[in-house]
Amino acid sequence: MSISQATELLRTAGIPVTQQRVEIVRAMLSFPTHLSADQVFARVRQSVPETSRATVYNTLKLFREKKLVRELIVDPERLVYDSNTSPHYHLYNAENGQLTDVSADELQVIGMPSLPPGLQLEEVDVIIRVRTRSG
Amino acid sequence: MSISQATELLRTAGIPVTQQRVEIVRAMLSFPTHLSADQVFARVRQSVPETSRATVYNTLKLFREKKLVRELIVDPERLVYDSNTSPHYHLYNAENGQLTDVSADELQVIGMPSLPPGLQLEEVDVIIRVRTRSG
DNA sequence: TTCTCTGCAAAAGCTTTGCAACATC
DNA sequence: GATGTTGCAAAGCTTTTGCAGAGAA
Repeated sequence: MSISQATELLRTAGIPVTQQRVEIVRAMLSFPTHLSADQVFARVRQSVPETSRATVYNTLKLFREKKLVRELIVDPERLVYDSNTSPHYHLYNAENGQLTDVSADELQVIGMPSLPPGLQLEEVDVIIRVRTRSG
Repeated sequence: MSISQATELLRTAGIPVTQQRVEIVRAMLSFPTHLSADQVFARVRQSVPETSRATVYNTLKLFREKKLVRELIVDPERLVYDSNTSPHYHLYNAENGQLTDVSADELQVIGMPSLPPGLQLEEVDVIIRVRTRSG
């Protein structure tokens, strides 16, 4: 993604543009990806070496609030950021950390319980955990 | 759960019996519960104050391997241990940490993708994330 | 000037590890 | 005595926070 495209995307989202944010957008949103905060940090460092880890972490939280990315909780070790914010599910291989999207057309959750009064649905996560076949 | 019941349970699972393990079984498996490692630690401390945090953490990992408990990854802050190891799903309120079981009879996942060759299904997690109604 | 953003370093929180002491068989 | 278990403290990791300086409006 070009710098001007990333800049435009930030403006549309109502986020003040800075060089770091542009680079974080480019790292996260150029292609569909699943990246940890530290992976984003490493990528951004390649273009802007004087970027701090704290800025990357804070910016990803900001992007999440603005719905530019989604946080995935699939691994106890680290949070993963997903560039795809539309409803979909995941297939996860803990052995190699590989995360694959499963579209919401393909897979459906039926029989959703009615929520107790006062509660509001936020989202439904489905994680299909797999491992390399042993036997 | 009585000490002798917990002891029997450990024997059946093929786990050498120790006082700490008996107390961890009693804390985790007397009733259906969802507890963090530290919550288990706090409970065990009440009966056996000279128990160390490391022992609780290690023992819970051991119990997971032996399928006495299940690890739930619902919150990036901490791991939660579930006393219910049979297939079921969860409703989670991040605001207060409350976790509720949803039975597999009630809720079903349909359209499971066929796994790439060499991969084996381990489990399917469904987490219904809710929050207190704002509007 | 005023407000926001950034970098650095330190802190925080959960979990694991190293090691010596202790139990158990 | 060999093996496995425990406690303690320290280390490890990811993530957050405090604060001063830099930048933008």
